[in-house]
Amino acid sequence: MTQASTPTLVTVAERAGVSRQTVSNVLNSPEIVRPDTRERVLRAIDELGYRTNVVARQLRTRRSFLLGLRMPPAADGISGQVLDRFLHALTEEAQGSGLRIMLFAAADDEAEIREYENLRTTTGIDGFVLTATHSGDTRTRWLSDHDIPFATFGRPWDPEPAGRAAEASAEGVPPKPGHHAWVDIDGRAGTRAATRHLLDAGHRRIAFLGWPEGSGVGDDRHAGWLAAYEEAGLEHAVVQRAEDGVAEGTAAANRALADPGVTALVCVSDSIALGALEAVRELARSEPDRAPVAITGFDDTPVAGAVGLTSVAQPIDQVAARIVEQLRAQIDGRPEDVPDHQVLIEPRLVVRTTSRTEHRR
Amino acid sequence: MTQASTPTLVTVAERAGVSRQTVSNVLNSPEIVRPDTRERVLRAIDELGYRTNVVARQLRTRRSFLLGLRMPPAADGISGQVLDRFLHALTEEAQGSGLRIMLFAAADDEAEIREYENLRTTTGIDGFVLTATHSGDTRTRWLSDHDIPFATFGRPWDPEPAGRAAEASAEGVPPKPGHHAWVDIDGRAGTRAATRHLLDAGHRRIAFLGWPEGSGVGDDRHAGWLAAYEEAGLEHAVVQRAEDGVAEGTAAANRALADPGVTALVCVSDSIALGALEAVRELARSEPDRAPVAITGFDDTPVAGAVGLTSVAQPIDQVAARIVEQLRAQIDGRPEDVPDHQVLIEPRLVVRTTSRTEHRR
DNA sequence: GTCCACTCTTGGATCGTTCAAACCCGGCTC
DNA sequence: GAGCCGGGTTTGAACGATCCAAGAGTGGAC
Repeated sequence: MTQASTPTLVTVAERAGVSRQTVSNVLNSPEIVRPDTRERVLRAIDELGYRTNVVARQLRTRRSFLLGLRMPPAADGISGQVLDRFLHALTEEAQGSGLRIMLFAAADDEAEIREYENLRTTTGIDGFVLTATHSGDTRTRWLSDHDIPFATFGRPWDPEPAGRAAEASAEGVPPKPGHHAWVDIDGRAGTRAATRHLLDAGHRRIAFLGWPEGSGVGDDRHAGWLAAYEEAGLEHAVVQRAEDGVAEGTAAANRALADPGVTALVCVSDSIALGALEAVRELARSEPDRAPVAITGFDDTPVAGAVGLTSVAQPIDQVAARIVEQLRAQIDGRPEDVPDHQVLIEPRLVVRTTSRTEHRR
Repeated sequence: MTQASTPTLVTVAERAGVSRQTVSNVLNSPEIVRPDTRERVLRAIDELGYRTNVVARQLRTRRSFLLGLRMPPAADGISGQVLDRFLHALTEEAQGSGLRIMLFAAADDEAEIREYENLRTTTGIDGFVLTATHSGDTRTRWLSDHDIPFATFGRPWDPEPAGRAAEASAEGVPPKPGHHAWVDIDGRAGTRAATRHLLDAGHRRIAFLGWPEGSGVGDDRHAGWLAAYEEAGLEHAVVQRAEDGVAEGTAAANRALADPGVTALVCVSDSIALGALEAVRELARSEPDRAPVAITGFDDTPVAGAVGLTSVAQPIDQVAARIVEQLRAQIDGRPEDVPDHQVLIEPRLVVRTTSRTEHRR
């Protein structure tokens, strides 16, 4: 009668002539097992094709090595392409660190918080990855308060949780670090590089096409444009705002280009930039005499590469790697081993044809 | 002393003055418990905030209600946007049926199969969702052979696994249904509707801009264009092929439009269509006399809506719903309850401005 | 009043792993 | 040689649920 069922610790133990615990030790703390015994056990494991049952382990240790991630609403924050790449990178990085990603859905932040609780108590999920942080985000606070490991893609956009520390110490609770673990891309540095690139090419009136004020990400990117102007010691020019979208981008660009002095457009996203590209082409047709208009986008989506759009590339792989690193450390209970809890990653300007319109000085 | 730890069945049982099994029955087969007892137990559950520990349950029952999904390589098969929406819909549908999605990464099909085995024996995953099926796909065969529940988004593109049934019956193995569970979108019907729509508008020479031959999805969409022509009793016109991409689309469109009789372009994807749109605008500029050229795309990505591109919308939600339905049935061991193991869903033509160029008859 | 049938409840065993403490045994000290 | 030490290994219990078979309770029929 062959061993039909999958082998367990006991099966392996019998085969190697030791006890279950010794087998367990070989797997979890091999250094405390005498080398020859270890060898014998390893051979038995190999012969039987034993694989540890993580469910049983989880029941005992209360560690799942599972990370929860809410599928963010498609239209929200990070755009489709970016999310896709992030999910990819995150899955790979997590897997490399012995973690797994579990998805869940939630209608809003409140539902998401309920789901945290739910997943935590029923499935024993170890931690969460949050995306699309925004100002007034209640999720981070809740997770901190419940001592649940988490890290966010996106920095906290609130001014400062000032009342927090005071309140905690007043109650005698050990003062937690007011800031949670997060990784973000330095949008400011991105648009600053893009703007500087255009200034270097001789452009002087560079318009910024942004999202409506109030979104942290958008305001941050706007700030980079401002900063480049300040550093150059110049007066900054036009700002036009619109919701994200190609058509919206065209409209915003047209408004900006109504100012005849504008020779370049720094856009808050590739969608806006694509729309702007359209407007610029139309303009070149209707006003052939006007100086060529340069454009930069943001996100470096595949479509940007296709149409030759200069754009700011987000190193998503790095973001995912750092997030996993931070979560892994929190789960292992050694958060002090990770030097930075807050990481700003500098994006990279990818220069293509749409910004190559050299401009007379 | 307050009850600090999370409540278990025993905690609830004590509170309700019954045994653990009764509590379990209330949860799993409430109909066999006397109403007043049930009421009392439910109250206790509620008061204590008891939540069943799925890990413990899983250890006993060997059911995880977990579905594995490989994060498909970004460039592959279904394009980014579609994948994104699919993941979304799948997560929601699964959650609605008491299932969860767990992601994993794999470099190629072989690695994916290894991961099936791995996830199955260690994590006890119940089934898998496969995307990007292709001809010569070894994954489905492996899963069938190992009796692991799965369903694919995408039909099997192989001619016919003819040798399969014969081989199986020769070995005395009970003949499995040769076909596995799959759900796909009827691309043929989609391009057929698009082409018919253009024929109805008076267009006669409608070019098809497709992918290189050999991809199941691409050939299927090509077939729809052919079918519409045949049904109309007309000679079909030009075909141009290119890899997916905006720039590639522009190039292909230019080649097609070299034929002066062509007045419309049916494109295999929105990317190609966007490129074609570019080519058509350029043409309108350089040859103002030429009749306006109509365009249709495929996938109905957000960008299509933005630029007014007529496109074929894939009802991804339905795909996800059917896949979950099939997997749920397989996991519950009642596959016969699902009427169709193979589902082709008809897409919907979304008419926008790019195909509204009425054409003289 | 006794017995039976039926319904609901109960305690024990089990899934596969890890924790905690006990055990064994050779080497060393006094 | 008794006692102690300590590395290496074993044993018993626990994690929290479900399965199984047997126990208790109720009501009706004779």
